[in-house]
Amino acid sequence: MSGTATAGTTIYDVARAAGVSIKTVSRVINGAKNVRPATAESVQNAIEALEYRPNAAARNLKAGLTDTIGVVVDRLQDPFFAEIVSVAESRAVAVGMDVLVAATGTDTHRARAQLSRLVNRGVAGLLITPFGVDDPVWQGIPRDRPVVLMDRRSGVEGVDLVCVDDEGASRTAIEHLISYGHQRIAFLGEPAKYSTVHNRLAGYLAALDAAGLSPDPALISRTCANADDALAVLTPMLDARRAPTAVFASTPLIAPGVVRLLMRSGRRDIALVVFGDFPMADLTTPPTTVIDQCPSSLAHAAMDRLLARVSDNDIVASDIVLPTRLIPRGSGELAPPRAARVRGRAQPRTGTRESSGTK
Amino acid sequence: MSGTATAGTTIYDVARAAGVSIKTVSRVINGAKNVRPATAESVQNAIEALEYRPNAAARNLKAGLTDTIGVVVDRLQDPFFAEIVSVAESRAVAVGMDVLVAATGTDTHRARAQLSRLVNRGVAGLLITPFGVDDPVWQGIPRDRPVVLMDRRSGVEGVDLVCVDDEGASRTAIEHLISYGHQRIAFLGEPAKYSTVHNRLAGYLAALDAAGLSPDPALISRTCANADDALAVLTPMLDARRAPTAVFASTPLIAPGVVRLLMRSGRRDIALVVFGDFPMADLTTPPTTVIDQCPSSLAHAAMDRLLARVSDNDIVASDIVLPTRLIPRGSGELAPPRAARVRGRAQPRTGTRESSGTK
DNA sequence: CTGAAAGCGCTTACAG
DNA sequence: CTGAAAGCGCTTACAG
Repeated sequence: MSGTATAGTTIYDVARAAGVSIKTVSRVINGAKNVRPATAESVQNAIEALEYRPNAAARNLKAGLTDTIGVVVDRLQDPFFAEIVSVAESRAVAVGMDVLVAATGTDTHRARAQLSRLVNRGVAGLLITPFGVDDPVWQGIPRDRPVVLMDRRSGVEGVDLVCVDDEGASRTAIEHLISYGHQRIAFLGEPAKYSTVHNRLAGYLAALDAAGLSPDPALISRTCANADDALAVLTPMLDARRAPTAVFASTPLIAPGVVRLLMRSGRRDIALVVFGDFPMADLTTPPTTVIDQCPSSLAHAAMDRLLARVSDNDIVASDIVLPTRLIPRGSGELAPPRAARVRGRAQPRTGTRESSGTK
Repeated sequence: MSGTATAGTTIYDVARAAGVSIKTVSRVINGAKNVRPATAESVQNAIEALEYRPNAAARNLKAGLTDTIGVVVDRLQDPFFAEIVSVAESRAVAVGMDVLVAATGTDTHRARAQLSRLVNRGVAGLLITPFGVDDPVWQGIPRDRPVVLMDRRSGVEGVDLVCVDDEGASRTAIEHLISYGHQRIAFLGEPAKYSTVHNRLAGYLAALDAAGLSPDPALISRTCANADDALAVLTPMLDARRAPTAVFASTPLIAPGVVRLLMRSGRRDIALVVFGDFPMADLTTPPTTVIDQCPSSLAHAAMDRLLARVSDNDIVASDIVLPTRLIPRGSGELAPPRAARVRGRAQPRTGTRESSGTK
């Protein structure tokens, strides 16, 4: 009647218009091979003339699954997750599927409820960014349909995981700082809730160790859940006698806190590398050096896998590890003041990569 | 069996377990009044014992609608829209509904396809941020179910609209700049595709007019669709003989381009006000003054309306206009250099609000 | 307050 | 290559 897609048209209307049975219409809709071309064409014409769109619910009722995938993330406002949802949506729409979003707020109960709601809705597949190390909720991940986990390890076995090499990338970042002469590097991370932070700390320690530097517990914080926490933790750290000359923010969530502190206190001499690119990172003073984990690539890889499984779920589960890249923008390439270098406990090895940039 | 929500349990299983008919179970699920408390309780127990979750598809098939709302936005990565989707999700989940997301990319064809897909999926309501002035696609907005439009006017009548006073807020921003002595203020906006930009320009012109200043076409650009465009447009503008002393970026999308240019060129003397807050706006040098349009409040107001309509769609459609606020952070409070002030064609009126801040 | 019947719009075996 | 029947799991009138 209006421009709205015709609502009341059913498969019966099409069958009548085309002079065939509803089964034949069904075959045409589903692209069955065994339909006479002429028949298929007249059915197709009827479908278009009547603007027929198969009822998703009825379809679902028989199949048990909808042409819908569920995407479960921490927070939809977080640029990292927003990018993932965006890619999931465009990829899904491209193959005629819809995306149902669910935010957990990293709350176990909410995650459980969201998961069961999505399953109940008959999603054909799930893209999940789990939180928590061995959080029991992920043991409840449905096994009867395609699932792809992203970004973080959850302790669940036998399910695809698409992620980056957190340890290796962090190690690279720290080696980068060391190559510029830094020996006192602060590590700021979130609470132990995430495997990623654990691995990033491991990379940090490995880089120090490889350079013959011993870690200073006073420079390591794993209590920064957000920007404010980072600001609170870093403030006394910078005022301490053995202050860091560089900061490694192991997640972009806390980056604003660090940048804010450095800007406000006028400490433009503190080097900074952030794990994860963030909007406006190039507009800070100096521009912020980051490890780009390429959320878009992660999401595409995850959707490749998920859509492949929607077609055929008999694939062996595997871990897909994607590369990251260090983007030097300035803040991570600041050399420490001479005094700090002299005070250092050990000399960093020479010849580290990126060392050509060392003063 | 596992932690997964029980999949195969139907209303029949519950009815058998509780020793009642499926109709009674249905009544309990739907909270019908006329069920004997004792019966209701035993049914409830059976539901819990069996972890029964009604099949959404079957329910939908009868009702014609699912407990799902569709959210249609330009881009899911845009912080403004991400916030809207996030609020929609949390509000929906709170009342047991799900959210289906759809990005249009401000493409008419895609928008049409998305709309019809959502309708076909049986969404119980739609939250839409339309684009384009009088784009025909919005005439196709379904009228048979609740719809709430957000942020931009689409030329569609008889549908709720939740937005801010773009003209008034822009006028305030320009008056703010004028109160600091600015007379040459650049206006950067997107192409005519959006009612919001049109209204923001109107506010800009109104403020100039009220101050007895005549607009300079050379300072007005409506071709900035993104940050790069803004950079390209503003660069020659700043080099021109009659360069602006202040810039009004009428959308946060182009803000990074402006900030980037001002930072790179070292023009920290150019005042800047952006319509719409953006991440890290407080970390630029100087911190960026913005008009906060409070996307979260907008989304909540829209969801209030949409959920009210899902309960009862017999409400008269209306426009809901929410307040904005100017957040002075520094960049908008820079006074123009004396030379520029002297060159000005007219003196701004004195006594404008905020004028106490004028040097 | 409770139940037996019909049917929502499809698809899945089963026949022809 | 095509069709008549059954049924997916619910809810909506209609009886009692």
